[in-house]
Amino acid sequence: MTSRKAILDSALTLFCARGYDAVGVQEIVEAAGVTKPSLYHFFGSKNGLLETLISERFVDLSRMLERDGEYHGDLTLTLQKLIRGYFHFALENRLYYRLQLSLWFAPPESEAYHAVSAINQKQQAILEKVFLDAVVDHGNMRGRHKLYAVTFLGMINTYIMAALNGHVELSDQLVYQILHQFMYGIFS
Amino acid sequence: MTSRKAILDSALTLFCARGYDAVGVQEIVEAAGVTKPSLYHFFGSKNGLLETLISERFVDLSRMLERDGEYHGDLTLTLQKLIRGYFHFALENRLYYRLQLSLWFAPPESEAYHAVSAINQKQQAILEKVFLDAVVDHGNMRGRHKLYAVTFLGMINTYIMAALNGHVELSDQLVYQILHQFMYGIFS
DNA sequence: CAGGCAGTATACCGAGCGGTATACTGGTTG
DNA sequence: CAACCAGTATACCGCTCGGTATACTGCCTG
Repeated sequence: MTSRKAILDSALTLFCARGYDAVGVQEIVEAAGVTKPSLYHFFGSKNGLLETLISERFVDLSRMLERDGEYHGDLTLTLQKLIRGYFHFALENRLYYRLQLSLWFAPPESEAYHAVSAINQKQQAILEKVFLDAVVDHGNMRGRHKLYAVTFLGMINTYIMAALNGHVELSDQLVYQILHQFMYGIFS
Repeated sequence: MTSRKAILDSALTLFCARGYDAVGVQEIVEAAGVTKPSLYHFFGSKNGLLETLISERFVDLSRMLERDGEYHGDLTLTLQKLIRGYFHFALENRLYYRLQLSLWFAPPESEAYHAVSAINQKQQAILEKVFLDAVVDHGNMRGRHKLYAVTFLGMINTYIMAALNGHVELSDQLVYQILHQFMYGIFS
């Protein structure tokens, strides 16, 4: 394993367990079996490390969103694919998704916030586009695409966190439950 | 205003904006117009300050939960009261609720987590009891009270965060929407 | 073989951290 | 008035923080 990857892995584990601010650079490099200059060689700063960590892992999620988030006239189908995509990604990247969730509502002036705001905005933008595109077939949704995007992601994240904490399993049945629950919220 | 309250207010504002770990004790006391020994006189430690801050404001929310969370055979009514109670509390304590949300999924070994885990467990326990009590009238809910409690709170928090960010208004209409959306998720 | 460069280690830096020892104040109680 | 105590200020502590200057290694390229 390269030093670079060892640093990223250690950082993910430690940030996930104790939070970005509470973990020191020294601790990260020790866990990775390297020394500080290596970290600064690859990432420039502690914050650069966090940003790299977040954005590098996000590309897979982003790819899924681009692929499953295309609207072709069947909103139910698109949302179903998205829920399934999120579930799959969260299970394949448990630690990373935990970190992302712990930073979901990060304080707006924290360093950590700057690292996640970019990916949050990208998720939000893709989801908004889905609901915006769907307006042509569902006129009653007009003007609420932002709210829909926020609450759709909120609902998914709620269930994913419940799953990561062992309260529920991310099954196919749960996909449909969330889907219908959300759709009911829209059309009621 | 007493020094004690000035410290609590400054800490709330600063923790909310930049996070617990990123804010120094010196900064808090300067913003409050006092000096460090006063802070340590009242709260013992930085962590004690956070715990006091969290638990002292939580009593109002807790009182609401005890009052509105009693189940008397009408689950819809109880949940409706709870949603309304949460909305009201969040609007009356915007900064505090923001802080609580930023710590919602705090890393499990962080100091901040220890400060919020107690109140999270209390909320969870009260909500679980509601769904557990309701089982006698809704047999199909049996065995899922933990999941219901987690997702009910998750849904409420999602909408509250959307409201705090200006995406939606916490109106009566939204209370009913969440209520029906959640109930639909249960009975579908 | 010479030059350069990516990567790494040792040792160090100033700054800020959480926390405290000490002494002073002013009001309350005997 | 004496004793006390909650509250506050000054000045300080050891430690860890994020970050770096310097020098060394070994590989790739000329």
